[in-house]
Order: sequence, then C-alpha cells, then structure tokens
Amino acid sequence: MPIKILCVDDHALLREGIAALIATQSDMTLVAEAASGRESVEQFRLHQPDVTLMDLQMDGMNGIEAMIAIRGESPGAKFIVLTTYAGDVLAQRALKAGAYAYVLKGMIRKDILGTIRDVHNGLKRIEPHVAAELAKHQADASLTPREIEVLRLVAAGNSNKLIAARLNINEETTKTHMKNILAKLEANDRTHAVTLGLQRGVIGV
Amino acid sequence: MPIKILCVDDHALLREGIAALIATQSDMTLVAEAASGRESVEQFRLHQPDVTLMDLQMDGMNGIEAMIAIRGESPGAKFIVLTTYAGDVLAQRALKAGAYAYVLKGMIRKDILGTIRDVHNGLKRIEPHVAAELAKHQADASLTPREIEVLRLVAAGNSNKLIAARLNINEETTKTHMKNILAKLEANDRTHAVTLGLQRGVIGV
DNA sequence: TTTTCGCTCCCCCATACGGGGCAGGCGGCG
DNA sequence: CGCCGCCTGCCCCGTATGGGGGAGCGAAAA
Repeated sequence: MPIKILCVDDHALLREGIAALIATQSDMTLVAEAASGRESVEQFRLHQPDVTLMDLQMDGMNGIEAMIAIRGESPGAKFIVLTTYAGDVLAQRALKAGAYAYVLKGMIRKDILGTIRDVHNGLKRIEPHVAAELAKHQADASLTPREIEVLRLVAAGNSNKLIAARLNINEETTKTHMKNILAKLEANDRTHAVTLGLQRGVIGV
Repeated sequence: MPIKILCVDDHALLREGIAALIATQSDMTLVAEAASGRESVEQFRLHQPDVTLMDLQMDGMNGIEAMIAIRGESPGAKFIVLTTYAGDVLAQRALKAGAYAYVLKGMIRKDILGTIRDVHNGLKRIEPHVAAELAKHQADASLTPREIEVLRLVAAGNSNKLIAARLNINEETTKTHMKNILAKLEANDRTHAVTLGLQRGVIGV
C-alpha cells in the first residue's frame, strides 16, 4: 500500500513540484493538497494521510497551529515541515508541535523522497543545517511572553512610553523588559533586537 | 519551434513544479535551470532562452542584479519575475530592470502558462494585485542609494556614530540621512524605519 | 545656463534610550 | 517549605536620538 501524502503550502507552484515528484514514485501517492492551515485540517480529516508535508509560512492559520489542531484529532499524525528558512525558533516550535522532520525548500528531490519514507517508518530526520542552527541559539531564544509582546510593539515603531501605555504598565517596567530583551538576544539596540527577532522567528513579519 | 524557457529559483522544489508544468505543454520546453543569479547568467549565455522565469529573493546575486547583468549582454531578454510577495519597491525595480511580467508564486498553472505565452509574444502582464501595490506607495519608495546603505546598517544594529565611521562620513551627515529616511518612510523611529523597509523590500532580510 | 537633487557638514536642544543596580509580589516546582 | 523565574516598579546618569533650522558643492536634468 502506497504512502498516503497530504501537501500543504500556499504556493501552488511548489505543490505542483511536490505532486510531480511524488507521481514518479510507485510507493507514494498524493491524496490531497491544501493551500492554508484551515484547509489542511479539513483535508487531513477527509483523507487521513500517512505523512503530511506542511509549510510554516502561511496566511491565517499557520503551519504550527495547523499541526497542533490536527494532532489534537489525530495524535499519530506525522509531519514533515517544509520551509524556506532555517529559523531557529520556528524550527523548535515546529518540532515541539510534533514535526518528524524539518526540511528546507532548497533541498533536492532524493532528499525529500528519502525523508518521506523515513518519516513514514517512524524515524525522525533533522537537517544538519537546522540542527546546527538549533544548537547555536538555544539559550537566547527564551524570551518570555511579555518580552515578545514588547518586542512586537518595538518593531511597530512604538516608544517605551507608548508601549507602557498600550500594556498598562509603567514605562520603567517597559525599560526593564527592553534591557532583558537586549541582553538575551545580545542586541546592540532595539532596532538590532527587532531584526534578530525577525531572523530567528521570535516575532513575525 | 517551442518556447525556450530558463527557470531561476533557489528552491529546487519550485523549479520541479515549473518543470513538471512545462513538460505538459507541447509549445514550451525548459532548456535550463539555475539556483542563483550568478548561475542564471551563465545558463542564459549558454542556452539563449526566449523567456526567463526569475525569482527575486536569492542569496548572493539577486534576481534584479541578474536581470541587469543578462540584459547587458542580451538586451532582448524577456523576464517574468516570480516572487512570493507583492513587495512594492522590488516590483518597481524589477519592472525597471526589464521584467515583462510580475507573478506571485501562489498563482495557478493556467495563469502562469498564459503569461509565458503572452510574454513570448512581446506582451507585458502585470498582476492587478501588484499594480495596486505599486500605485499605493509611489512617493515614499524613493530612498537614495546612500540612504538605503544607511538603513541597512541601522538594521544591523549600528549607531549613527558607527555608521558614520563605516561610511567614512561625519556623524552629523548620518543624522541627516536618518532624518530623511524617517520622513520618506513616515516612520516613528529608526526601528520602525527598518521594519517598513523590510516590508517594502527596500532592504533585504 | 539655471535649477534641481543627492551628499555632505554644522548648530541648538528636548527627550528617548540603555546600562547599572535594587526590590517586592506571585506562582510553580523541587 | 524555600528557591527561582516572571512581571512589576524605582533610582541615577551618560549618551544617542530625532526635530528644527541653515549651507556648500558637484552632477545631472531641464
């Protein structure tokens, strides 16, 4: 029985690439596609695929939320996360959300097909690339929820005073959060903190 | 004689999608692929394709630079820009660099095939989506080369003083550039300027 | 040629920022 | 129970930031 695969990505072209690739393999079959997190939940329910290829960057419900939703219904679901960047925090969150593998879109065909088979057999596969990134920034990634909230407001161009007002806290408290953020990310200033946060997936674009 | 096509994208999977798509069409043939701007210049020289599908976001030489380099050698080259976002500034620069069309990766197969044929016939095709974005931010996008350079250094977490040192100019000059940047982008502060610059494709990630 | 534009530099000055240190309250966890 | 992490608040203080002007100079466009 061939491996039933669901492919989730908002790029139609990329889905066609996957489809073409899988069509050449006799031991796999693409049972459905989805262009969004929400769609993926429905399609999973309908087709119960063995392996789900899941993009992380999508509008609306993103890949991680979709994975969590699907695993809520089907705890045995196996995911391969498909993404452009090796963003550390996203990778960590994805793995935590139940991803069996984390592959970059630049990977070539045989890697991906091999990964699909491995995952179907219950193996986990992490790109050395990604693993290295994960190891590199382990300590720093631990921004607290409040700090992330502050960083997001900083990115939007708010001053400490405005952030304090928005969060109903004292400006001094905001400054304390900022100090901690700068220290944790090893950033030179608030601007640097934002770019690092973006690169590492701490905050979204 | 089929339309000779070159596909340039750093995502192998997406290239396979294009390849699969084109393989189904009798009036087109994919003569080469490239995963970087530099490669694309070589491949173009070798194969002299009729139409080149060019991604904008690539490491090293980006799509726009590659297009300029190729048109330097082959002024008649026809490009279809292939991208994820409808980032205004990038779109403008791409069109200026000689793009005949600007299509989003989420587009479906028949649109892309139709666009390839149109471009091959010398027509230009701009997504309404993209055209709208272009019209929206026309005035603001005009950061000068120097200002872009400054903004990039700001994004990296440099202070005005350090930027001045790096660019061998006076700190006061850097401050003048900053003032102009903030005014043009209508940003609250340097951090906001960076996020806006990223969103609009003025500076890269 | 005149004008415009980009790059350069300078002044003043109010305020925001960031580093340092300190501390109370609160919830979870060993 | 006691410790620790998170959120909260506060002080001092040096420096960076950004807003407001003005101005020269060379190149490119009108």
